[in-house]
Amino acid sequence: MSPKARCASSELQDAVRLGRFSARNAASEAEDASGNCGQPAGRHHVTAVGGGEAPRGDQRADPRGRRRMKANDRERHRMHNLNSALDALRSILPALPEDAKLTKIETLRFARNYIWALTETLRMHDPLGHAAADPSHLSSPASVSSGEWDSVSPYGSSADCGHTNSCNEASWKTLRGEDSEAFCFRSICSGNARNSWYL
DNA sequence: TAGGCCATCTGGTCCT
DNA sequence: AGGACCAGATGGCCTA
Repeated sequence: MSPKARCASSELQDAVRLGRFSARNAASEAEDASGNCGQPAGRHHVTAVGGGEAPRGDQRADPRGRRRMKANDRERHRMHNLNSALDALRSILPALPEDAKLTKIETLRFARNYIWALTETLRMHDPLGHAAADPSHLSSPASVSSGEWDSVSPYGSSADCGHTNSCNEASWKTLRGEDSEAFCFRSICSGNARNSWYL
């Protein structure tokens, strides 16, 4: 069996065609399962080259072509490592619906918000009232200079969740990012079961 | 069909 | 010199 056939199994290809199981999941899992499959194959091993025109460095004979191929291989491996790290990050983020996979940007935003929420949780539960962590080096959303952050702040404002005991169903807030459609998590002050392992 | 997301290739730059 | 990192380009797949 050719490497190509091994990498893009018919099962996975079928799965790709079945709605929810997206191509990106199938593709990444296929590669996860089989390493990088060796070949300078294009995405999903459908085409020879992922990026459009014929690979200019792919003149296997000449030294330049060989260098280019080696560089491509390293770059592929580097990106796979990066994706593995993102997967590891996804795996420790809470309460994703099993069939949902955060995109890369969503994962990063979610992680940032989640860290912030945990920091807030620690701060709120500090019986002595001083910050569990030095606020000078822990960025609350408000202290992040990026304008982008304002749009993705997990709580509309810190007072929203705050310490007002007003948290209820309405205090579900998005940690996912700038949109609120898909994933919300229970506010840290609402005290449900999930909440327990935030602490 | 358009837009989003992704993997890959590629050349440039920086570092060791 | 060679490797790591980066950003742009490209095309495939999926969803609305």
